[in-house]
Amino acid sequence: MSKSVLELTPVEAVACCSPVTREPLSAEAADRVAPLVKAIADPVRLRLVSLVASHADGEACVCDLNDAFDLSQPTISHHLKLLHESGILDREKRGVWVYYRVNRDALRDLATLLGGVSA
Amino acid sequence: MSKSVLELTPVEAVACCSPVTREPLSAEAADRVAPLVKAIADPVRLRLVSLVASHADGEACVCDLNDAFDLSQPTISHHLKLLHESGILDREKRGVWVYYRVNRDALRDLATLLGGVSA
DNA sequence: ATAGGACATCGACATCTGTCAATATAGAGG
DNA sequence: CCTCTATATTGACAGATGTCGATGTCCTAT
Repeated sequence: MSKSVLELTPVEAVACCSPVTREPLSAEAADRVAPLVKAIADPVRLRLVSLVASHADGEACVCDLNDAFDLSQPTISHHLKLLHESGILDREKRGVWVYYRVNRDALRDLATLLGGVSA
Repeated sequence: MSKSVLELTPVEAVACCSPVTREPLSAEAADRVAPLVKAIADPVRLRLVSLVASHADGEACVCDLNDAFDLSQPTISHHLKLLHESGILDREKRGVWVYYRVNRDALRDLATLLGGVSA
């Protein structure tokens, strides 16, 4: 059974849309997509995504990420939570550590939405 | 002579970067790029870009855009200003009217930054 | 069982952002 | 010059956001 629109993660919401340049985005679609764009519209979160993506094995634990910033651990945790909830980062707990990896499909869909050549 | 980094528009700032998934984004690069992403990280602005892009002749005057929203004229003007300052929308005044059109290169560069296959 | 480390959550706070009403500016037509 | 219309700017305000210190939770090792 398919989820209702309200249950969609931001990532699922964007996967269905043709590029913004192709046809007018409805108010509803815009409301669903905007949170995903907001999720990466922050310098710390852009760097987090970038760090995770380019880390060995495509994943990084929070301990690695904390060290890369001059910010408190709760602040990094907060940004990671946002990225995870929006569907951009996947989470996996192994032992005491938590590993994040990027959801490449999410980024690709987002790129398609913005500058995309195909629907 | 080339502009200093501080004079770059957000669009110029993003044009030089490889995809976020390729290598860690520096703090400085993230600070330069984030404003551009923020510029479209709003449902109203996403719809504005979409409306302008898919309008006849690829341009739309403010009067057309105001009518498409249930928002005050100053609010739309504010969002258009943000999009223009970030380099996503180009402005042209003709007579009493002001026409906006999307900077396709800006969107393409942004898409490349996020999900990009090439640098 | 107890201690310690890794990460998340909470509560507070300052700043940023989206919105509006009021007002300003600028061009066109009388 | 005066008025009307289109758009921008200003000032104010509520709500969202980024940050921190303090605390909670969960796992591991001793």
